[in-house]
Amino acid sequence: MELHEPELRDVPVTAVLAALADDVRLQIVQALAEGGEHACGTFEFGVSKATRSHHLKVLREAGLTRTRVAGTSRFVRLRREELDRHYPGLLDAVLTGPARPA
Amino acid sequence: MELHEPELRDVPVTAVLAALADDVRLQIVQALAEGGEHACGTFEFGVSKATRSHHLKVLREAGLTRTRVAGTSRFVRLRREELDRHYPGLLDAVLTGPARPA
DNA sequence: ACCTATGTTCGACAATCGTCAAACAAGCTC
DNA sequence: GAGCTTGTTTGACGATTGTCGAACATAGGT
Repeated sequence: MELHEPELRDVPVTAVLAALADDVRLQIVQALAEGGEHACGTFEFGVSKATRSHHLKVLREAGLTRTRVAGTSRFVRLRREELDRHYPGLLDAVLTGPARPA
Repeated sequence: MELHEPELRDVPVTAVLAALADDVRLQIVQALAEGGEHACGTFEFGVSKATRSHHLKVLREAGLTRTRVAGTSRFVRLRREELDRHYPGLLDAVLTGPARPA
C-alpha cells in the first residue's frame, strides 16, 4: 500500500506552499487543525470523492498529513508538531489568516 | 500604467501561497528580503527577461511586492510590514526555512 | 533624430492541475 | 459468497501555468 509519507526535510518548501495554495485543500487543513483524526469521508466540500482523494494525496505527499489505515476507512491527521518545527509560524499564519475571502 | 497593486485584504490567502509556491519567485522574494529596492534587471536566475517580468507581475498582483517606476527602470521591494501584519510568521517561516533542497 | 537600455506584452507551446465518472480494491456484514 | 461501504486509481477533459522569442513601449544618451 506504501502510503508514501515523506520526511519534511525531503519536501521542498515550494511543494508545501503549493499544497496549501488550493481552496479545497486549505479547507481540509483548516478542518484538520481542529485536532484529532478525521475519516476521509467526513470532508464534505463540493467535490467528488475522486477529487477529495486526490487532494488528500497531495497533502500527504507534501508532508502535511499522516494517514492511518483502519479497515476500509482511513484516518487523516495534521502533522502539526513537525510542521511547526520546520516552518514555525507557517500554519498559524495560514490558518488564522484574515477572514476567508469568498 | 496602472501598476495594479492590490490591498492585502483583497487577496485570497491561496493567491499569496500560490505566488510563493514557485522556485524562481521564491528566490526573488529571498533576494528582496535582504531589504531595500532591487531593480528588475538585477535578478539573475536562469530565465528570460519575459519570464522574469511575468514572475514579478505575479508577485505584485498577489500583494507581495511594491513597484516604483523610475525612468526606464522599475524598482521592486517587498511589502514586508504589511505581510507580517496580515500573515504573522509567514514570510519568516518561508524565508528561514530548512536548507533549500535542490 | 538615431540608437541603446530596460521592461512589458503578445502569441505559442508543453506541462501540470483540478475535476469528474467509471472501474477497481479491500474490508465488513448478513 | 453476495452485497454494501469506504476509498483509490484510471483515463479523460478543460483550464491554468511556466517558458520562450519576437514585437512593442518608453526613457536616456550621443
